[in-house]
Order: sequence, then C-alpha cells, then structure tokens
Amino acid sequence: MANIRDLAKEAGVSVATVSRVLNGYPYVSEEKRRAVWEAVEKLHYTKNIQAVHLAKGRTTIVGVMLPYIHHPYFSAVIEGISKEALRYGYQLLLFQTNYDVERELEALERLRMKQMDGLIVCSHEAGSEVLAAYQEEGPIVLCEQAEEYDFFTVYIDHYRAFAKALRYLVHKGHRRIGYCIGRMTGPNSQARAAAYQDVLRDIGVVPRRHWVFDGCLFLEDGKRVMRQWVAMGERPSALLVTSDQVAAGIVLEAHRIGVHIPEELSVIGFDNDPLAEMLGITTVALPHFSLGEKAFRLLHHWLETGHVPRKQEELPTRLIVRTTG
Amino acid sequence: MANIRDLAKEAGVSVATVSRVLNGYPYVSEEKRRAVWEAVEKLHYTKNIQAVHLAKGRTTIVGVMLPYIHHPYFSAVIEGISKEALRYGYQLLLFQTNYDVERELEALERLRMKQMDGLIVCSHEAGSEVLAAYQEEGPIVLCEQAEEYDFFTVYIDHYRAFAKALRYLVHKGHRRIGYCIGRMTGPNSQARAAAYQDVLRDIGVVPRRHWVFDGCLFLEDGKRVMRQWVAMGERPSALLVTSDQVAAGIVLEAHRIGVHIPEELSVIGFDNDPLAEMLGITTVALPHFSLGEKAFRLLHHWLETGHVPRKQEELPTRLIVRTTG
DNA sequence: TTGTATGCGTTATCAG
DNA sequence: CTGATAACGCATACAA
Repeated sequence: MANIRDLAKEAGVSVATVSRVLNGYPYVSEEKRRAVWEAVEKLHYTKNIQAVHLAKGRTTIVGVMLPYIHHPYFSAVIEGISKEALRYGYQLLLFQTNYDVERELEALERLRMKQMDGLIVCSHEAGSEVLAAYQEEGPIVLCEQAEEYDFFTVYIDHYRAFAKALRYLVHKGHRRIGYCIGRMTGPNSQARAAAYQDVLRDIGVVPRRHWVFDGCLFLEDGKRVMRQWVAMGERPSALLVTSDQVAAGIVLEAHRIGVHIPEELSVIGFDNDPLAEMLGITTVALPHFSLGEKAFRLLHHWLETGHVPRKQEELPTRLIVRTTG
Repeated sequence: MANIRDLAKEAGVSVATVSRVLNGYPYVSEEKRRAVWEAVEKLHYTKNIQAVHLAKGRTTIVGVMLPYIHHPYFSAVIEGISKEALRYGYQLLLFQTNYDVERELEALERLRMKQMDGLIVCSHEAGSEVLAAYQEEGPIVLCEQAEEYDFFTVYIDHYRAFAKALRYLVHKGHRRIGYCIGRMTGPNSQARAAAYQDVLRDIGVVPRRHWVFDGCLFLEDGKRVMRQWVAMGERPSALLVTSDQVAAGIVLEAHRIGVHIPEELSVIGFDNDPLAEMLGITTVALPHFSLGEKAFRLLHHWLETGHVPRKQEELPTRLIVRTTG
C-alpha cells in the first residue's frame, strides 16, 4: 500500500505538505494541492488509521462494556449510544462480558492500552472499587448508580422506581408481594432489594425468600416463574418484574393455564417494552434509549472539553398503569 | 505514560529484550526477564496497543456492519459473532448504518484504512457491486446470499424458505396469500419477492399489490398490519410474516379485536422467536445466532490461514407448525 | 507557503 | 542470548 511518502514523491512535494492537504489545512498553494490529490487518485491511496491514532494519541473510539447484546434492555442502550456516536463521528468497540469479571478487566485494560478514548460501562459484575481503580487510566462513564467513588454516571434511581411501584401495589391492598429480577448482584439489583426490604418493613410484612425469583431475563423465564407460582403454597398476590419481557412471559403463561390476571395475581413490569403495551401490562417506563444517548454525550463532552457540566445525571421513570396491576 | 524505552532503561537492558520478555519469547536469561517484569511493575507500564497494531499491521479487530442493533434479528446475529470473537480473542467494531449507503461506505473505507482485519456485513443497502469493489481492500464476509461476485458468505436461502412456507399454505388450501416484509430492497427481500411471484404463478393466482405489507420490523408494525387487514376489501386468508415480532403483533392485535386465527387469517412467522413459541405461532426457524457464529468463523479461518474450506455456506431452515397456520 | 526533522511506541531484522 | 537500528505511517514543531 502506498503511504504518505510515496504520495510526496509522486506529487513532488514534502510529506508535510501532503499531510496538510490530506487534512484540509490552509496555506497550501492550489497547484500543490491538486498535485497531491492527483497522486492520491493515481496511487489509490488511503490513510492508515492506526498510524493516525498513534501519532495523534487519540482514536475517536469509545468502548462499550455490557453483559449481553441480545437482550431488549441492552440493545436499546447500545442503540442510544450508537446513535450519538454516529452523530459525533465516533466508533464503538464492543466488550461483551457475560458478567465475567475476567472479561470486564480485559475491557478496562484496553482502556489503559489507549485502544479507545473512553469507556461506557452499561453494567458490570466486578466490585466498583475495581472500576474506580481504572478511572485514572481513562474516562469511564457508568450507566448505573454508584455513589461511592465519584464516578461519572447516567442512571436510573432504581430504589425510587422500585419503591414507587411497590407502594402502588400496597396502596391497591397487596401485602404478599414478590419480585422477579435478572440477578441478585450489581448496584441496580441491590437498590431494588433494599427498596423491597424497606417497603415491606414499613407495612409490617416479613419478606419470604421464595417470593423472590432470580435469573429472570427473558420471556421464557416468565413462563418458568408462572409455573413455580402455581405450584407454591403461600403465593404472592402481586409480582414486581424487572423486565417487561419476563412480565409478558408470566402474563401469557397465566393466560394459557387459566390464571386470572390481575384478579389472582397482579403483575407490574419494567421497561415499557412495546410488548407490555400490546399486552396491557402495567409497567414502569425506563428510558433505556436516552440512557445510552446521554451516557455517550456525557463522555463526549468530557473528551472534547476536558470537563463536564455535572458528573451525575438521573433519568426519570414513570409508572404506566394498564390492566395487569 | 511509561514506554518500552523507559522500561529498558529501568531494567538495564535493550528495548529488544524488553519486547521479547513482554511477548514471552524464549532465549532471554531468567535474570533479565525478572528485571524487566520488575520495571513493568515499578513504572506501572502498559502496552500501547495502537503502536502494536501499527508495527504488526494487524489489529485482531473485525468490523460488523448492520442497519440496527435494537432488533431481535440483528442482535441475535451479533451475539453469535460476539461469542466467537470472544473465543478467538478478537474485538468487535460496530458500524450501524440505518441502511444509509453513506454509512456503509464509511465502514468499507475503514476496512481500507486497516482499522480492522476484516468486515462482516450483516445486511446492506448499497449495490453488491460496491461491496465487490472493496473485496480487495480486505476480507469481507456477507450474511446474505449473493451469487454474482463470488463473495464469502454464510446465508439462508430465503427463496427456498419462503417458497416452502408458501407451498405449505397452498397445500392447506390458501390462495389469497399476502406477506409482510421489513423492506423491499436487499437480496433477502428480492429472493422472497421472487419466491412469492413464482409460487403464486404456479397456482394461477395474480398477486395483489395490497397483499404486500412493507416496513414490517417490530411488534407495533404487526398491529398496524392487522388494522389495515380488517379494513381491506379483498383480504388475504393467509400472511407470511418475515419476523416473528411482527407476527406476534398481528396475532395479539387480532386477538384483541376479535379476529379468529387461523380460521379467518392464517399467520406464519419467521425466526422462531421465543415469543412465537409462547403464542403458538407457526414459524420458519432461522438460525440467526449460528449465522453470526459461522460468519465469524469463516472470517477467522480466512484471517488465520489465508484460505478457507469453502466460500459459501448455506444454513438450514425448518418449518415449525403450531396453531396459527 | 513549504520542507526538514523528530516523535508516537512497538516489532522485527540482523549482527554479534 | 543480547543489542542497535530500521521499519510501521502519519502528524507537527520549527525553520526557512
């Protein structure tokens, strides 16, 4: 492949002039400018972007760390990130972790290696002290609440959102309230667990261990939950479900096996997935797409200006009452 | 940041030796080896990956070009690609195009610029002659059928799959058959249109323009289709729907407004989405995940060995008869 | 307006 | 086993 030196020789100018022309700098005579572009044509030249990155010390690449891609939540977040990245001419490097700490560390190491200008962490398993340790290696923006280490973060207050939905159920007369969650660890899950404990304590109900369903991520998990539910002794009368996909699974399976919703079981989902609307599922709308957008914008602003209006930004949630609870 | 020269000075060896140690080459005395690693610790050194890329002329990065991410089809494909990439130590650079040809060109240019070792094209809008022109700039693997330009491709024979489903409907006695599709252009859509024309011609039915519903990608689009359907004069008695999400939207909306499926309208989806199983939707199972996997493997094999067992690989489909058609 | 020289941080070749 | 030194391809400070 031709390089900048070949161009210089071909055009009869210096490499500096070639570089100036290629990057659109002023103060180059029209004549030489044309000569360079002609050489570009003739030699079928393209910049080697890696050399550019090395020379400039920047990449206009941002990393995105997330556990899964094929999941409505995360694919919406990426879509938001991606849209903004496109807008500002950045590229996205994907780090799928499956919540494996080793892989999370791999992504963080890549930040140290200057492979990208910054990293957006959508969700993580490693302790936040680990992330904190990498803060000085490069800009990191979190999509989860994290108070301790003064992270840059765009987040949803899951404690509040969960508590709000719980109180709504309590207000409707429910006392045996359970919930479904993707995993037990992680700040979001912890916040929800805390809200659950607090609200149940307030109404003087002792939470039962089997009212909590773990590993609920996909539609099929809802089906499983419903089956467990019918087989249970002391059934919850209401379920808070941290994903509309799972909520839909519950509702559809209930329908199939003849469990009446909300008479026998109230269901409140999260996300405001189109599926929830379609099925009339009461849900807490979460702004996933704009979460991604804002996370990117925060990072971008930081990268371009070196500072940022505010390090934390909370996004609003909204309870949408439909027919299932 | 410390670089390899600082390390050399600190450890009292040459940069060449440092490089050898860092890359685990043999023929380095144990003593110097230890000295280097100590210097690494002391100076908190990390490789600058951009310099490595430049020096080696490779990146172990592959690009993924696709129109949207937040879509069950594409996010499944990426998931498959990502899983294999992880396995072989490659990273993924995302190029979301929204089917904008400018953006597709941008991705292809990045291949020329050596930003990545190869490119997987999940779907594209630009003419295949454009892609073909970039074949010499770097390895490209397509996830769509493309006979003309001798592409490397892993694909589903959409003509066959579509024809198979159509004949099944014909066999069940249908003659007024319509279909829903994501977009009208692109090889997959053209193949389906061809199959549609051919099968209807075989049974002597003249296809009606309004039996074809364009722009069907998401659940909501199914709802829209169902509403159009009820308002139509000469309604199709069966619909082939190229996405289970859309098929689900149709089925759910039909249920809501009291249209009986399959008595009044048969519906056959594509994908074998969990939602289709849940709703009992007859569907053609498409191996999206393994499409991604195999696309990556093909590319990887090519990158590592410089050749490939076979350039084209077709993936099987399977009609799963449930209750909607 | 243009050119020279140097830096970016590695890898790889070739003597020794 | 080890070290100089030349790539890799581009950007840029400095001089002219």
